[in-house]
Amino acid sequence: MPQLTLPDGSVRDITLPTTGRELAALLPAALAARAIGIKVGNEIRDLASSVTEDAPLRVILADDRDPDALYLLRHSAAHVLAEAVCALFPGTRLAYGPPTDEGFFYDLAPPRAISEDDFPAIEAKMREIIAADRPFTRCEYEPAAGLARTAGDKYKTDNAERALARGAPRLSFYVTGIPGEGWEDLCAGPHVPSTKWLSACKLLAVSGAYWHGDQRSDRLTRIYGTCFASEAGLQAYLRRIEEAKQRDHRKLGKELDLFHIEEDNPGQVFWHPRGWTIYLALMEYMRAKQRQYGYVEVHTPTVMARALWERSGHWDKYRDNMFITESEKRDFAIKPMNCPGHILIYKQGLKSYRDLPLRIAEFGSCVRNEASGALHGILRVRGFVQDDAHIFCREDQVESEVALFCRMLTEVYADFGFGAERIEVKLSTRPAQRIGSDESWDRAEAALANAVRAAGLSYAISPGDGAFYGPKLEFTLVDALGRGWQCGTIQLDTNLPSPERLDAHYIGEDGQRHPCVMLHRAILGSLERFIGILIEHFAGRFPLWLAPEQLRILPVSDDHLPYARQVRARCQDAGLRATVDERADKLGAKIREARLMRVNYFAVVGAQEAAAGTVSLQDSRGQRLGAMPVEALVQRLREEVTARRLPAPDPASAA
RNA sequence: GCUGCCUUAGCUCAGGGGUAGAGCACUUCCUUGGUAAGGAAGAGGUCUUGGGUUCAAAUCCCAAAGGCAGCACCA
Repeated sequence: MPQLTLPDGSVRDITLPTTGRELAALLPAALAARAIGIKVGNEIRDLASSVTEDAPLRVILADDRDPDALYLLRHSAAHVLAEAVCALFPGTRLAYGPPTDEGFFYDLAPPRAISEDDFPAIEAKMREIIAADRPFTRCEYEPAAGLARTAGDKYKTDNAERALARGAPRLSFYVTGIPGEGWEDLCAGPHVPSTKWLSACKLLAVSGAYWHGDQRSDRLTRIYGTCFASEAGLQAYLRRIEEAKQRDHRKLGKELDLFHIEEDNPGQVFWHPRGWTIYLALMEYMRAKQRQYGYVEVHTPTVMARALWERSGHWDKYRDNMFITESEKRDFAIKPMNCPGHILIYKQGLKSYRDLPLRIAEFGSCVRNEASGALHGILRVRGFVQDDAHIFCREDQVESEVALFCRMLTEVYADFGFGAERIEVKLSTRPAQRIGSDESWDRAEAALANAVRAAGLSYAISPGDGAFYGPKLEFTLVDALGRGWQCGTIQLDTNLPSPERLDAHYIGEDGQRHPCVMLHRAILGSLERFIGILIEHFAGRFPLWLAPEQLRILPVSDDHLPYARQVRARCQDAGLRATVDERADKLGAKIREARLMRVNYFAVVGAQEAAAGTVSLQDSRGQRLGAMPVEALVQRLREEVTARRLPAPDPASAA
């Protein structure tokens, strides 16, 4: 006998058959009025559908916190969008309109180009449809009859054929309004009961997309929008988008004078003094961490001969992404990865099992010929530096090495404020095309899974996503706005060290040669990208230990310049990055400038301070910290640097 | 790379077939000040680039480059 779980957690036995509406009627009236669908097992269905199977049941209420509710709302909103576009642009053909994580889109082929200027008209039409409170009605047809309804429309016919190929017994259409009269679209559903639920709805963007994602296929117009159960939910979402815009690392990078990218040299970063200060602090931090975890650091050539890339397999598989050059009729390539170089270092001298594991690290400067459309600020560039390392070990050392790596990684992430709750781990397992025995894949996958668990992290499995030569772990950070950024990775590789490839081996206890297992790993990923993420995560307000300008001393007038310089000298001697604002501006202007530049602390010095040997301290948010002797200031800041203290969470952050 | 949109002063942007505009920043001068912008004057532009239409193009058309969004890519 199936059971219905009520919103308060209580459970009721249900007699079959029943319908969604009957289930909703079992809820308190106030909740029943918000019912928009049901969940049968893992399947979301229309409120009007009937239930005949024994499965856990739940009524879906219009609620911004319920992903199933948002799914229903957004899927339905996509339909209303499509109807509005069809009404305003007769002749529009529809391809595909699914919900997404944050909203929905509809791919369609309008008779003329649609731009954001058309949004007000489309939204007005949508509001009209929504205000009309028209029911979504499901109509099912036998395959032949259903296909007849899509005849002449190649997109819908294709969708219908695909649905049948996936085993759908019948084709379903949804009518908004009265069947036979209302607007109709081929759709598997499910939908909300009526258009009235879709009032918190907004169009966001328009762009191009290809049919089936194929560049050679038809080009379609994709209109993006989102929908929430409540106006409050929609407004909160729009505020979050606005906040993300304010934190955009490209905007802050310019405003805070951290870096720039030359128009004539796309995809490579010119780091300015302030940005480079962050870069160096980050690199020195990682260098110390690596030393602590038993890594040795190396440096390999930027340009290497074609023969080496042929042996590593890159010339074959990765050439399109490599910058290639020549000298005296020989081909060379700028390195896109560091692994071959590290193997060459490993192979200098015969290695014993006693030498393993050997952890070789490099701040590896890589250049990849990324497609122009992929470039994005400093998050996706052509030239970047990886905190790369390769661990050479025996197979029986894999698990402990991965565990050690996970420990190091969680320690590093925590230092930037990403605790376990802000780390998502994905384990990519064996693909269909692979080398190696099933037993060795079993061992490798289990080793990675055990190591992640040992680090106190949970993980999701991504079946079949591993490389052909080994499984991998990918670590995604969730930032202050709840967005995910993939940074760390560790990948098991038995291919590159094999005798057929670069032949990295060791002499075992048995006196025989054995191929190494190699672990490719990175924690930050690329320094460029990681700094971009930090800029957005901290909204430009870096922790003191990373900040380009930790303290700015603001003399009240020129008379106090000598004292200000004296304070600066003391702070610099103590290793702090301190400056003096020497401009002939009034104090208010100096404070404004210091705050706009997110200088962590600024110290006002005037006659009182000079006489007392103190400063009046304030932080970048304008918090007054009072007068304190210069030595107390130095101590306070040094302590904060040493502890790598994080800034207080930004009140504007959503997540 | 593909599609669409965008490109005007160092920055943020307005304008628009017929002497190129604002705010901020910059330079100089005045002001020496106490917690988010003191005042005045000045300088600053091949309106991304190349073609075309026109008596006349920064403006309209075509192309290229770069940027933005999305797609594809990210072993």
